Amino acid sequence: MSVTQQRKGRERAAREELILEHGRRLLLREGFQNLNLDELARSIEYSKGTIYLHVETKEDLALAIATGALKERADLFERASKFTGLTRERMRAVGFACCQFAIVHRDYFNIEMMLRSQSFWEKASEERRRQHGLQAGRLFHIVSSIATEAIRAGDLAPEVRTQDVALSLIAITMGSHIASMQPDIQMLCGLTDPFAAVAAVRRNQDLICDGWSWKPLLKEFDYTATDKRIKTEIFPEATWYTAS
Amino acid sequence: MSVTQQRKGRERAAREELILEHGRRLLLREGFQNLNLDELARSIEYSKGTIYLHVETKEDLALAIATGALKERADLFERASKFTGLTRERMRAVGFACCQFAIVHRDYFNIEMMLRSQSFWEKASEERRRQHGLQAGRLFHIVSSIATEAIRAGDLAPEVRTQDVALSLIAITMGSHIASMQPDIQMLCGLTDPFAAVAAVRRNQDLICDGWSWKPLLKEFDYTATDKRIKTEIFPEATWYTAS
DNA sequence: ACATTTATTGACTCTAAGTCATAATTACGT
DNA sequence: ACGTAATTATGACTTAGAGTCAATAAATGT
Repeated sequence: MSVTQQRKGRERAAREELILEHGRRLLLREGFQNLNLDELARSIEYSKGTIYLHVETKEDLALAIATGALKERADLFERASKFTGLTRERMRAVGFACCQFAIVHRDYFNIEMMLRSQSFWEKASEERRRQHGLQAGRLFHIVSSIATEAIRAGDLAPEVRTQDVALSLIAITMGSHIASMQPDIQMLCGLTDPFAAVAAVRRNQDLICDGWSWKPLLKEFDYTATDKRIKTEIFPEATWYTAS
Repeated sequence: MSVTQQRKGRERAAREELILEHGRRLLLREGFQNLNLDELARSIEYSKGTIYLHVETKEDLALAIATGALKERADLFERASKFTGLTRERMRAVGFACCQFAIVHRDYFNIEMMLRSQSFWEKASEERRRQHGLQAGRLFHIVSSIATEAIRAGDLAPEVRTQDVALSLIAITMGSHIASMQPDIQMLCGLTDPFAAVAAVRRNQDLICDGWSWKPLLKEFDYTATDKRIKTEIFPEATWYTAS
């Protein structure tokens, strides 16, 4: 490949980054439905045609942005999974990371929700779908490999299937976030602020772990010190974090 | 009110029913994005203008359809909650009802997902939002009142807050359904058919109940007989049900 | 300097939601 | 039965915005 081609490749990548960056801002502000590609074109100071040199459809663009967010989350999970301690403490650190992500990037959940409609995926490109699957797989792997170690350490029963553990934890986290975002349910449960919602998510994660008899159970161990360590060791930069 | 006005009211209601019925069919087949009101108008043999005499926006129409589905579900929950037995058996019957609904109305979950985007609700009418909240409240109430009875019966610890129990169960059910519908996760977890997915949902519900120490725990009691009774007593018409 | 290839553009097409002036129908008093 | 007023139904029209592509501009190579 010539020097010229290399430079062009860099320029292309830089512009794709520009599109995704501005796209993310607009997508978060307006939601998928109200995201306007004419406005995005104006924002990046290129024409709409140029955007379509980088994405096949509006859905394709949105999926690329969502995958970026997912990658950021998976990176945070990876950091959290390196926490030193009992297996359940490490799992707790990952759960913590998930909630941190939800607090810092509050609006990203609207983006996640957009991915749940079938027609969305049909209109995104094969390659972008693959990229998303890759990041989702990373996330799944982090959770299930902690479960594997838990079995090895004797903290989880050996007959437990790690993919079932991962599924249950992913489900409770996703479900809790979605449920505690619905105004109806917020009212019925008395979830007055985002921190109450996050507390509910973490409580539900504990329920699932206790359900699997993941040792030590919540009532057998004081996780207060763990939580403090997680905060200082995994999220030292977290001046934005206020509630327990 | 005159006799004429009464008749007109009936006619209006009948046509609204017609619109919702055909709308549901199209919405299930095409998804929200691809639901075309010109096509719907053709299908009901009225003009598009007439549709707009009944709904404010396309979102409003879709919400009305979704609320209809939610009501059907709440009705099924109500029936299940009348199951006679221990409190956890009754809760199990409700969980069962939820999974039955998911199997029979497999596509309804796509409709549910459509409700998770913020911009959707903004475009639906106040009244339709209220109606949906009403049905959601019914559902929540059924679950939390079984929890209340469980506390009274000593099956749940008295310090447990029933709304937290309801939230956790709603979250795990919703989350499990969503997670087990995502192709990536299906592959990672080896969920090959819809029955495997439903089995995962029910297993996760058990985990949450065990997490709350809802007596009798899964390992302390044989729920096989309960499941058989639920099938025959609550779903006698269920010839469509094949897996355990 | 010129030819050729590559990149960029924005006016245009097309689809579909939502509107509203007009037409058709119905209600009702005489 | 008739005429008039009120109600109801219509579909051509407006508008918004995604996606296209022929024309234009810029870059590259000789």
